[in-house]
Amino acid sequence: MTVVPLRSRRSRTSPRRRAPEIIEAAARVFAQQGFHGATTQDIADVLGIRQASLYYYFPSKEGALELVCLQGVAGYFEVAKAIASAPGTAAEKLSRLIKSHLAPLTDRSDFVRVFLNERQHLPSESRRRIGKWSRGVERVFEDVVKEGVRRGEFRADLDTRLAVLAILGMANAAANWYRHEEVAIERISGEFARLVVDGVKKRRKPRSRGRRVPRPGR
Amino acid sequence: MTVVPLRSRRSRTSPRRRAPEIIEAAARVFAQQGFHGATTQDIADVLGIRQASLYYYFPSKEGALELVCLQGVAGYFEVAKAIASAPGTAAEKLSRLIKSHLAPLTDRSDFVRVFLNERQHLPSESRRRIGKWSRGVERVFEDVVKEGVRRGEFRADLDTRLAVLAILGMANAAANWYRHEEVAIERISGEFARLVVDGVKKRRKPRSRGRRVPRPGR
DNA sequence: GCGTTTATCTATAGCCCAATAGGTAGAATT
DNA sequence: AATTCTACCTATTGGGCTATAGATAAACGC
Repeated sequence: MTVVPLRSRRSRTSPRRRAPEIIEAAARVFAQQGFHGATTQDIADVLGIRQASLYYYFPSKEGALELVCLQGVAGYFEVAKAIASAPGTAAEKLSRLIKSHLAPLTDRSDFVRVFLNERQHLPSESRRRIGKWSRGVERVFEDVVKEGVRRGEFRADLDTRLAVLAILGMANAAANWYRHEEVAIERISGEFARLVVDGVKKRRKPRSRGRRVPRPGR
Repeated sequence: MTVVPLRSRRSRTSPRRRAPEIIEAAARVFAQQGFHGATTQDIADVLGIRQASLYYYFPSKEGALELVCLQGVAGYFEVAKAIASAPGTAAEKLSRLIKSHLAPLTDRSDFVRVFLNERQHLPSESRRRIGKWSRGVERVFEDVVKEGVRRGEFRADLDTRLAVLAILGMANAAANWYRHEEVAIERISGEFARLVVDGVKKRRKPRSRGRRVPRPGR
């Protein structure tokens, strides 16, 4: 009796095939000009289509921003958690966290920059959702740092909260000056990780250069 | 013969007495909503005056942005240079640079945030001028770091450019999460300076705790 | 007291911009 | 071949925003 919609049965080629391309254009424009500084016309110009045609792909300018932001961080939280719960010293884990934090810059720097700089302009609901995500990431970092302190690997007088904010600030800033022509991301993240762990100061007599595993316990 | 304007002679009370207040309101609104996200109406609302009245104090919205940005960094470059050329170890200078970099957050955080986040939206001429200023500050930092390497105080394998970008990224990020209720700026900058110099890792047997002066020369 | 300056106001011009409505050519499906 | 769907298009509405023009009241200086 009731007419079953045959929609799901037909059209094996999904609609909106260019959607990724459209979102990427939005990411580029938002990254360059900021959300409010960019117009939908600007995005359309990049793609060579009319401004109104964009609304076939996203419901609103804010909706486009949300799509871009989500793609900017997709999958990262899982990776971070995996690193934190894998074996290794706290210093090793922290290095890996920093590296995986910077890795998306190689192929998605526009998305990352938009997430970092423009997420504040999301409508309040999705902003809160994404704020929760951010705090989750901070939490993973802080747990690793605390672990390092607990195991006597890191300084006992470390303010773990401030240390995490410093590390994330340092790493996130890279999104704003990194241009993929110059230095490789691996180089940057390696240097950053080293800096966080060892600082700039020369150690006195690094006796055994190879082993880094600390004495366990306090 | 020619009529000398008596303007300069009269009115010892200079005009535009509220200008500082107006610029501060602009700074607050720009900091919160971003330059393009803010309207001149928003600024007027903060002050309780009409939107058009603002144009008695600044020539355009972009002009207001420029005034805010300039106040965000006024005097800082001179302080930085003075620190760099004063006596002391590189580590001490670097610590002082970081502290003086964060100091303006106590009483001018809105101005600093606008400078950091919105200066890209300045008209191209003043943007270039201010970009030059920024590079000057980076230069001061890098010179100190290089000095530390040269004197054998810092690691020889340090990438000084990346180190400076890391330090500034870390410090500048603080502008975006610091709210003056919570922690004192001195606390934050102290912790940051320590982190940059020593890293998170525990040193092995810090023998003489008091003296920090390194052996001079390589 | 009288001209002048200061600090606002009202009103509006003139853009620009997001978003909607409705149309259409061509490809895909049946 | 007929129908449906995809991926655009044109045209337009309606609102918001910066900036200007001109008026005015109060304060100031002589």
